[in-house]
Amino acid sequence: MTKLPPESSSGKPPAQPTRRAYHHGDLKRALIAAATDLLEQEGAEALSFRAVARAAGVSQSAPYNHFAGKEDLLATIAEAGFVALAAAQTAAARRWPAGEDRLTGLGLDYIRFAVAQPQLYRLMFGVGVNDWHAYPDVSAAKRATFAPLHHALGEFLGADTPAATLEQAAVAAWGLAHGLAMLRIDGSLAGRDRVGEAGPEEGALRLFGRGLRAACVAAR
Amino acid sequence: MTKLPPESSSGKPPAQPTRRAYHHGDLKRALIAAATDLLEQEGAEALSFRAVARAAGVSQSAPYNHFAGKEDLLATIAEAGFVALAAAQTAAARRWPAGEDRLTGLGLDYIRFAVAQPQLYRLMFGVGVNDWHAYPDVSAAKRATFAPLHHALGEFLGADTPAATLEQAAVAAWGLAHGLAMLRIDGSLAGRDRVGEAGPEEGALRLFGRGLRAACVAAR
DNA sequence: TTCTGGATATGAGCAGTGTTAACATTATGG
DNA sequence: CCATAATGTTAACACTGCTCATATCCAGAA
Repeated sequence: MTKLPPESSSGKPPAQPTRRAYHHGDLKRALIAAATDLLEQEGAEALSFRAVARAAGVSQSAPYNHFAGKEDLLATIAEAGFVALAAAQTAAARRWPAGEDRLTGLGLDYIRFAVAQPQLYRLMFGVGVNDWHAYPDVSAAKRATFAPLHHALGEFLGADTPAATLEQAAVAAWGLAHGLAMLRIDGSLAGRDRVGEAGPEEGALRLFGRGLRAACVAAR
Repeated sequence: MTKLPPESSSGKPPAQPTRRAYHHGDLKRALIAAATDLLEQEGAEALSFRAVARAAGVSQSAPYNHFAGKEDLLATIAEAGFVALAAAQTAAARRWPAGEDRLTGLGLDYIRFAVAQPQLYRLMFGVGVNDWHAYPDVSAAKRATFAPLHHALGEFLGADTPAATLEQAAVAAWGLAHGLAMLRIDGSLAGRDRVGEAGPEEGALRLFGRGLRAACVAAR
């Protein structure tokens, strides 16, 4: 496995791309990429720090110059996952018309993200790292992920919805999407394999959305 | 750490409780107990098979006479966790009056179970074991856990609710409870520390329940 | 009773892991 | 130009999951 010439877009350019460099040039990025690949193949528990170094074509202790340890690497990947999920949610919110469709679309897209990269999603929600409090950046990225949902929900329920009610509704919606994704990932949902238009998820999401609005309207 | 005399209630009684036996007498049970204790202290990732043997006062390879490996032990503990959760749900259903209160109570009690033993709950839902399909007993125990919820939901929505709708509602309720529990466990919920009457969970659950019934009534 | 087979426990040992320390090489700024 | 920081390498430590040969105990058959 030959070393790839560094291709950093924002890092320092290497001196001699043709010569086999003692210094990798963009190791951190390469390690994250290798680890992300290995993660989806083997899962977070089986992912070995040494294997990541091996895959990046570097000695087993080189990664310690860029990460405090294995957990730090996993946390970095999880954070990137949340950033990607946030981008996907923002895009989904733009793709669907406001209202029930947007809410349902956000939920389905959320689940699709989890299904497309189940190991990453599992990592993002606890597997491999015991205490996320040690990584406040990850927690922040996690919270930012759900801004689109919160916004869409506010639109859906109407501007005159009390803030407390909106907050509860957002928590419920988030919890529902997350719960459905988890159940889908570990095979607890007996429905169709693909998260399609007719799967149990959409039914649950639509039911939830309609019911939520009805309850909010009734509460006024 | 001296060896405890075996206290099996259903296993074979030991010959001489006073003498230090070469054979433990009830090792499997002791290993499960030790592992369950260690699990809550260190988490599933940090739990070592050897440490479990050490805690049980036995050599490091003795556990292999009772479990195929570390995953097998973890799966056994997870299965016991689902059985305990199922019992708690059944008890909760009996404790609350039928209707919205019972539904909300089931959800809150579900979350309380997770909060009381977060590491066990994390283990039950994927941490430490990559592929639950290898342990069909665990999957069966998991499904059985949600029978009380399904039943209470059927009562709550009325007997004339279509089966498909009920199924979707159950999936949604399950997903919601699970999602809320996960969010609570990893500190994503900013509300009060204890899962009390005024936490965001109860609001979300009540909103969900009321909305669900409204949506089902409207669908008729 | 003695014998014998199966269940259970022990110890040594292997390959692999996360992590650290001492050392080598390269890049960079004064 | 050169000290120094950044980044890489090798070696080693303690630990892990797991396997194997061996030792011990229990229980039923001769």
